[in-house]
Amino acid sequence: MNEIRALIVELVTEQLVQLKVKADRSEVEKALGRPPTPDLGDYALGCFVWAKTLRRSPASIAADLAGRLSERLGEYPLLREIAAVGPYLNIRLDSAQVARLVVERCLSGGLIERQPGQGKTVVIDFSSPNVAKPFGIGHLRSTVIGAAIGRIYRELGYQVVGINHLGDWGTQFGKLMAAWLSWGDEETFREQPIAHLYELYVRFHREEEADPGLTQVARDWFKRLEDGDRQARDLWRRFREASLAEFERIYRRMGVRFEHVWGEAFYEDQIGPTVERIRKAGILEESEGAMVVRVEEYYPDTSPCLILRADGASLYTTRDIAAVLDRWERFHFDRMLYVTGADQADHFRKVFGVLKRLQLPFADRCEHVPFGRIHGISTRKGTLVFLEDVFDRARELSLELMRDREMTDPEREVEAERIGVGAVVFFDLSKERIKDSSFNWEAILQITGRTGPGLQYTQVRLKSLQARYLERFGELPAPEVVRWDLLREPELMGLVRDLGEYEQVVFRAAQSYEPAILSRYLLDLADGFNTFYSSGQRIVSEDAPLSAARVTLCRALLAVLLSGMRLLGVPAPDRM
RNA sequence: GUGCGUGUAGCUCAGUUGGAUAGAGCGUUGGCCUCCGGAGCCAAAGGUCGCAGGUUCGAAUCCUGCCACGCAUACCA
Repeated sequence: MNEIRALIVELVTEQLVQLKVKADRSEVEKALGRPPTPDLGDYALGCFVWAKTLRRSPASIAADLAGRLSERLGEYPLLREIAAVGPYLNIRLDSAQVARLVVERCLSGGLIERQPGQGKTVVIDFSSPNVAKPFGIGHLRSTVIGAAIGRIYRELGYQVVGINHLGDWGTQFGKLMAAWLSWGDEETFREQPIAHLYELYVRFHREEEADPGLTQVARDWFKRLEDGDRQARDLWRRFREASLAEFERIYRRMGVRFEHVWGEAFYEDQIGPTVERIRKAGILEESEGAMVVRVEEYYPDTSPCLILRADGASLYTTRDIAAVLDRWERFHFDRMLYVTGADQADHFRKVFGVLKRLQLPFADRCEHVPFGRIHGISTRKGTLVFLEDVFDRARELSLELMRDREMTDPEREVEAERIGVGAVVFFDLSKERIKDSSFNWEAILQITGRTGPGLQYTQVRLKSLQARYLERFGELPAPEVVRWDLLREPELMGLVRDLGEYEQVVFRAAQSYEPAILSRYLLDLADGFNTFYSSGQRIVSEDAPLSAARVTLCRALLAVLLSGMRLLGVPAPDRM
């Protein structure tokens, strides 16, 4: 589809030059859009920008261009009609030609041909749950968004290094140890390690409010941990291992993988050298007993970045700096992405500010990819929603709906799991990252409308149609022999046009780190198809050539849906 | 107070980066199963695009100022 755009831009620019306008391609490219309704054409060009220099009305320019271009229509089989409507130049493509071009490409596996990432590395820091806390719905966002961005970049040829920056260090461990020593129970821990630790964590925060002295106790314990105290280390190891086992189960369920699980503790021995490096650069200052680096030079209104606490202990900011230095040494990344909540924006300004003050050339390659909060859940208050519970309920719901389907029980289980996970994952990826939301069981479990299951259902239907075609005609038609001129319906032509934009959509999603762009595109494709499907016209009928054309288009659509769903991490059930 | 973010239908959200009559889903109301899977489709109702200015042929989109909400604002992560 890109080459079609390029062709139009080329032709129009040529004509504008003949009209004595200093027009360049990018100007035309910018003006070239789509008409509000498909009956006007496939592309539209508003002629406003040239009105001033030509001192003519946009409408007369459009008319002039339409006349000149129409004369040359015969040379370009892809173009069928060019007409002026008011100030707009509307262009209609030859749908059969376009269908051939687009569908054949989809079916030859060339969905994404450009590989801008060749030879480039992008490191993505995502998921990063805190050890000793349950994997909550809050961690869903970082995990799902980060994993999707990773798959998208990999698809574009990038070398992707996903790192799970586990929250396995810091004062929270001091809190946990203090709580464990006061109220911990071996037996409960053995049976339900995470649940027990979580309980302790919540209790500590409750008691801390009444007794602020506990805060210092927790700090002391963390200091002991950092100093290598034996008892502290042993506890830390136990807590960490128990958590990892649980996280692993959830990641497997979501099909999420990491190249590395390097938590904060991993960088522990690099904290000293990192602080030393900052000190040698001459940017470390003492302030109110703590050591800081000022970053206003790069980020006005941002308070100094705290490197060491007054008691000499490190902070997570320090560890993030140590981590990025380490990652640079290892990967020489072209981009380093941090997929974390928007509430950490200030934190990353400070980290990046320190990198800039260190004059590090890769400082500008680091980016925070923020996402909005989910309201109504709080780890500390104990109102957390467990991700596994959400998956389970979504699965049960699907199971219920499939009760009457003729399937074996194991098959039903497998598909219900795919649907449940898909529902939850897609829900999170269907809105812009930055938007806040409040947790709502009804919304996340919704299965009608523009939802994951809705998308999956369309995809199942396409698979089923393909089977239906095979039943009747024996084998799928070769795309080369399909008579594309038989596809006349506007819904199908719209579908063809949209299929041609898949690559561009993936690019846009990558560029803006916004999987939702892809999600919505897939839903639009599904909607377009469903409209035709329900119109009373059949895909598979007695008319062999017509059925062949339609079913081949369906195959192309299915290929795009499957590709997009895979990038998002939404499973594709075969039946539901 | 300052910084960042968000305000579009009752609710949840789109709006192709400034273009033609602002669109979906949920919910509500009314239709569509003698034919490919109804987790679907069609239709109706529902809008001062937070408010007020400004920029220009043209603004939900860009600029300024307000308002509301959220987050952040150094020894948590």
